[in-house]
Amino acid sequence: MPDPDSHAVPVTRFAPSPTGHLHVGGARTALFCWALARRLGGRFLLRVEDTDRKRSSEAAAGGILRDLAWLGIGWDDGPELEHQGETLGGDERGIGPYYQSQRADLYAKAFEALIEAGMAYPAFETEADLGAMRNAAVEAKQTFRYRQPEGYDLEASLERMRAGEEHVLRFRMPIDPVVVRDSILGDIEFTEEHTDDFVIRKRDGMPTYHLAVVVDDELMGVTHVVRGQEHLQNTPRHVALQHALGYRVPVYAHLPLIFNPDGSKMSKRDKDKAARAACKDRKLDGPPEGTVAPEAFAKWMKDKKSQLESGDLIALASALKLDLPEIDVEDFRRSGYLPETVCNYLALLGWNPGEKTEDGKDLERFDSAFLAEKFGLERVGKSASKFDRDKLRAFSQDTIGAMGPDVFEATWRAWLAEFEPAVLERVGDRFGVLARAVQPRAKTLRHALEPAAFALVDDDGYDFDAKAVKKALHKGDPSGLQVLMDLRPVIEGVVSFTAEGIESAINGFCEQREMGLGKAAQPLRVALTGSTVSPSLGETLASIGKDAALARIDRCLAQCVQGAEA
RNA sequence: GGCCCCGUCGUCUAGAGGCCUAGGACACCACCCUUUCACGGUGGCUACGCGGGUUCGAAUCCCGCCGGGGUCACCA
Repeated sequence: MPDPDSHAVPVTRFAPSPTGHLHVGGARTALFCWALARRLGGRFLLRVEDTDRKRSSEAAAGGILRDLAWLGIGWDDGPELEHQGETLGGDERGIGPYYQSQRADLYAKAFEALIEAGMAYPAFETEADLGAMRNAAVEAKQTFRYRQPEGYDLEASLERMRAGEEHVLRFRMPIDPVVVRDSILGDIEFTEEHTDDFVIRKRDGMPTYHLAVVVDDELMGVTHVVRGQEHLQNTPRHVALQHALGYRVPVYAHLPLIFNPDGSKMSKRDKDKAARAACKDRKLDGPPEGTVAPEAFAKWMKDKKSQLESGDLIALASALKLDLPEIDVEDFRRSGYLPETVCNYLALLGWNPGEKTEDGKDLERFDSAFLAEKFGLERVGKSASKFDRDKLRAFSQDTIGAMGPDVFEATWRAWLAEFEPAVLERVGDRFGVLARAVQPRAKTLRHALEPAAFALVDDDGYDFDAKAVKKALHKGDPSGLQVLMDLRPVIEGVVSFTAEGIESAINGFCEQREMGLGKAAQPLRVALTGSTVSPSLGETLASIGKDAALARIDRCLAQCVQGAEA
């Protein structure tokens, strides 16, 4: 029996079903639950709702746990996970196990109690029967609601059940209206004519979600249920069950939904959709080499609802040089967002601290510690929000820019080691310089690859942009080409080939000739990168090293002289 | 379709009857800074869905309409 005093401690919970990856909506719910527990000085628990044995997997559960840990959302009670030398979860309060599939005996007691009280009864209709009943209702332009048939013989039915006949157990939904008190939405009344006698135990003996949630929340001492608004319709059922079982009713809070920029529901299928559109755009008849099997590809292209394996999809996107929309937490990680950025942005979707910064602006940038201190249900909004990647990227660029250079270097290195290891190998011991050059220009850890691109190609592996050549090398007097020629020995002569050393050598060169730095910088940029855009000259040169710099200048000189003469 | 929820700039939002000729952020545009890019700075653009009430006064309260969304499983 539950400890009657257990509600003295606030307890929130996140209860994912392990049928896939953790997506942003779930992450935001978890973040709010976590923050509420912290703010209230209570506990945050994690429970795995794996009563659907066909769709649940241990791997998915593990992935969700790791994603939460990566975000910095640690749980007090729940499955154990080692994360950065710390153990998350555990069963300090003795309320586990935390997998619903392992809690059958607990649900069995609830079933018995309900049957005993006449609040539950077995039903023997097959799926086909129910389908027919549903169709009949549709034809009669009515909403199908299961109710105990007239003339139902409870004793006989219980007898059949005990004899082992296949059945489901249904809850006899009371006819009184149920009022759901929601901390965000207010009181909402659900009347009897829109509820039904829902299934609480499936044919396979597993409890349904409704029964399991109610039993577990009670037994685990959950005081605050914070979840997405898609669950709102379920709540009257849960409240009715709580009444029937003599349980306490927790505080409910239903969070507004998160949508795509176009207003559609954010779904894992969006990634397939984007990839499919790209394939169509490029008029591909078959999959790019080494990505997906041709048959699988053809099938996937045809069936708009089908999804590719996560790994295949990533391979395909990378072959097409396509950025998939990020939906799952791991997508954001792969795209090079920092967990603190993701949490900060997510927290602002539906909540805000209502505080101003020193210069009178709305306070938007904060860390999870701040959230844990300030979060409350009172300031959660009611309306759905659209996920704005531009704003997320702006947040990301700012957090990256604000990191100490050494921290950024280490963070970027770790990310590259996991997702783009070839880059580290190529850059070698010049990585530190490159990191410094790229940091202020990086929107995400992956995006940092763009401003770094010049250092990641072979010395003859890039083209000289025609416009840039014309503008920076062929114009002026002396021409850029001439300046470049004169600059070559200066660069060759730099002893300490660091950003500072190079910079001062070039500055000296310009001063001596009494010309603007731009006259030297732009020709050099074109020679070294093929374009007029790069980090500061010192950083650019130091990032590739002296040998490469000279080789690139020589190639440029050789290749671009012809144009000048013509 | 029934039921339920929601409705302030393009987007995220501040706003709890007068402080609102509606503030901030992102995006966008212009200018400044500058060896390019990025950063930074300055300025600009753009919103209370519509119609009725209540009130001296409404973005804020009430009603209707319209619009958007959720949900109607032996999935969670």
